[in-house]
Amino acid sequence: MELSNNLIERTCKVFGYLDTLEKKDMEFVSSMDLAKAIGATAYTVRKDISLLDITGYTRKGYGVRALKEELGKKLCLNKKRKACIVGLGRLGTALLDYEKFQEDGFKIVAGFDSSINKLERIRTHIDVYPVSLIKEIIDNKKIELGIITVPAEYAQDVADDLIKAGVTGILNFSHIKINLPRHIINVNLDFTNALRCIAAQLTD
Amino acid sequence: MELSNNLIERTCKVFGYLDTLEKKDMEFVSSMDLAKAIGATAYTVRKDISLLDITGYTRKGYGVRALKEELGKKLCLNKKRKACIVGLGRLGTALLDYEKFQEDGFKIVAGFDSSINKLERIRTHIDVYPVSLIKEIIDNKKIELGIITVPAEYAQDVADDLIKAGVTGILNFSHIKINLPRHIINVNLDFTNALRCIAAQLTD
DNA sequence: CTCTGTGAATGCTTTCACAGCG
DNA sequence: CGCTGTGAAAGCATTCACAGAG
Repeated sequence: MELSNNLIERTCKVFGYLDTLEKKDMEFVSSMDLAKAIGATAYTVRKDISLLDITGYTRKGYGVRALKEELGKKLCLNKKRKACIVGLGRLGTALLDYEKFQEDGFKIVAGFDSSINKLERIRTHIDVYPVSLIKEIIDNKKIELGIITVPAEYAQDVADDLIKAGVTGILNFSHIKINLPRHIINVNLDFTNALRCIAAQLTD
Repeated sequence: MELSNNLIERTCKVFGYLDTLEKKDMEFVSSMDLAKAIGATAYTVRKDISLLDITGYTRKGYGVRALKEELGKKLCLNKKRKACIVGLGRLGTALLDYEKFQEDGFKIVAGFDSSINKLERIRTHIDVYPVSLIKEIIDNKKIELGIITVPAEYAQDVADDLIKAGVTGILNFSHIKINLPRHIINVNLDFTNALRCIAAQLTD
């Protein structure tokens, strides 16, 4: 089945929320509560779940643990994924130690930068390498995801290198759109554009 | 007129791309080029622009400078906006000095954190304050935008404080959805969810 | 002839209304 | 009853096809 981006984003959020409910030992949750937690309507949440062929929760709401399990299966979120970060400026190093990734099934297993100086100065428990070793390390460690935090002018080259090395998903923090082969999954997070979107909606 | 989120996001990206073209002294750009740069179709770009009542570029493409000017006017992106950052952990401090914000019409004019220790250790040219001063500083400096980079459990409280202080737009980096009055504009950037969205689309 | 501008058509998504289950 | 599950309806967004402008 072909799932829309919106549906994927919403259900991934639901998955994340279920995770926090699970940690609080909540047993059941209604479509209404889920909707509020992710900023959607209850209709949409139910429809999304139904489109993923997940059913059987009549009467008392969704079972937190069970729904999380099923969503995880459908969305392939149960598998732990290894990721690397290219570009160890302030943002890159901040992400290196971002604990939330680890908690949520993503493990940052390498950082890369072109500056040997930077590599030597960085204090982190994650292994860092010069970019020249990208292919080797990604191969060895079987890294599936690449996070790009280099300046925009290098983003395309880094993406090409990552793909050559075998990465299949890319999270791009630079503001330029990267050209990629069709089979590579790609999400862009552009801080400045996020601020622009806010500014564009301010009334004054 | 009521503009959809998608339209706003796309046209904001167009605006950003026009800015880079302008810096390269490009004079004209076609809807096709804009489309490629932002990952959309030429139809959509033309329709978006048309929906903003911007016309008059028949024949040789859009004039870079002129279109940027008009888009900026329609999207209120010509005005410089002041922003502050609450939560000066690694992400917050990385954003404090993120030059791209300044280039693009956003000026970070204050940082806040609850830890006096952290405030003393931070090396930046931007003024930093304890969170107890949020209202005072936001009032004084007439700050319109708040960027939230505190741990999720404090995000709602911080948002409430920002709104009480008069901020009208919020960029939230925590993974929880914040409850806000209707008139507050709000965008969420959740890194983990972005990775989830990628993982959910990987075939294996 | 090229590239925008835009009504009309298509195709998606979301919403609705209500059946069904326990 | 309460809350899910889901076909059908409504509402939007995107695509198309082509008119229009220089």
